[in-house]
Amino acid sequence: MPAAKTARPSGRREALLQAAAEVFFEQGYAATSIDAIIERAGGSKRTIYNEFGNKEGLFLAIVAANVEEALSPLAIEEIDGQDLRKTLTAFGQQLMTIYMSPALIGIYRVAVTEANRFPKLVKSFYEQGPGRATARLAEVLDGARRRGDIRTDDCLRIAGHFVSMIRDNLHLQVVLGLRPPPSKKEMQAAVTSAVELFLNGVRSSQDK
Amino acid sequence: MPAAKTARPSGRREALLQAAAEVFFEQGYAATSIDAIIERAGGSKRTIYNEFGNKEGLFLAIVAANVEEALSPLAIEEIDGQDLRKTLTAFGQQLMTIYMSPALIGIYRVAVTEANRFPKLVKSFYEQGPGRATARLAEVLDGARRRGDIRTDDCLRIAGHFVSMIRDNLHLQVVLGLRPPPSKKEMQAAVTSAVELFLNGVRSSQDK
DNA sequence: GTCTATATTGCGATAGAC
DNA sequence: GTCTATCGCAATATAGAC
Repeated sequence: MPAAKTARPSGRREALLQAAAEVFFEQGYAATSIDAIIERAGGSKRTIYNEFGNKEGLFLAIVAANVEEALSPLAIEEIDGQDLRKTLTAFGQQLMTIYMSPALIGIYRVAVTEANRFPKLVKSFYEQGPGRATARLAEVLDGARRRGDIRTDDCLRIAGHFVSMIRDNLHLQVVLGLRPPPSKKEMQAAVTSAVELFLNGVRSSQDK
Repeated sequence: MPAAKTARPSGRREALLQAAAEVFFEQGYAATSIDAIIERAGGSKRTIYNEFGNKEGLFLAIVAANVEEALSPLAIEEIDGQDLRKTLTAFGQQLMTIYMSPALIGIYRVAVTEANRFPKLVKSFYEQGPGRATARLAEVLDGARRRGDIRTDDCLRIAGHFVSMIRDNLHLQVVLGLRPPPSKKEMQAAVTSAVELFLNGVRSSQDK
């Protein structure tokens, strides 16, 4: 078996997952019909029921795939507290990129929409995503605090402030379909601004 | 014919709006059935069609009512830039309270869910809510900047940072049904922390 | 193709205001 | 009594899961 499973949706399953994700993310679970998915993917409804059992099975499959796709770039283990500005900038850029990715936007939308129908799914999304990112950043900040680089009495709380600044109104606007995802330049500008505000806000010393 | 529309003996319309809001906010538009609303409100389906025309009319009515209810406390005209910490704290507390209110949480959820189905509704919600709040705060900050209280080259951007910090992971968790709305104490603590971080982050002078 | 769910309507009955 | 809003229920029609 070749190691690279890439570019081309060689199988029917991948094509179905792709089409299903588009429709589910756009319309929500209840409003999505199997027919609509077949219209995009082509083929026969039978295939869906053979592959995924039923509508819910298909939905869970596309959610799992997209959570994985959206969150895998979250390489928060590698974060290192050497230079705090660089660390925060890199981390912020990474977070921002994830927040604006189509997969994350889609996941976010169905998570909000289906919070009551699939509570476990939503919990796991939050914990693997925003929750984990915030907790990890809090660890990094605690290291900086112990080193005397910053002053704070609640690292988890200010980590939440940072993550929230990165999410920004930008994320809300994209989720609401009011604007397209920002360019790299726009994202960099937003991250830089948030990092500077944050650093000045929590830094012990005065040197800019 | 009576001059006024006194014909509201049992407050039927309000009861229907109330029940409809609960179900729509919990299940989303597509998954909500008229029957489910009637189960909560009692009475006859016919009344709904007489009052609101159809399902969409009912939905638009409950959205309008709840946007009004959720956003009316947004008294951003009164914001005054005398003491920036006090101003930000009061504004932040107000924003936080709104963000956590059941009406706003419900509106937020359907806005995300139905962004494609009702784009105008979503646009108007954003502009009247987060957009307006951010823009108004930017004005206040610009006043502070001209007075020399803060230093920044983009008031609108940092206003966005502040509003986002207030929204916080708390809002996300409540929207996702992962936790109940925070207590007044919790909200105050979050607001205070955000205000301090923000003030230190943008203040020109050094005095704490 | 089968079968269930559900939006929408038709219509007669009822209760309270005048 | 009339008028009007609401109710209760049956019927229709269509969509959509399977």
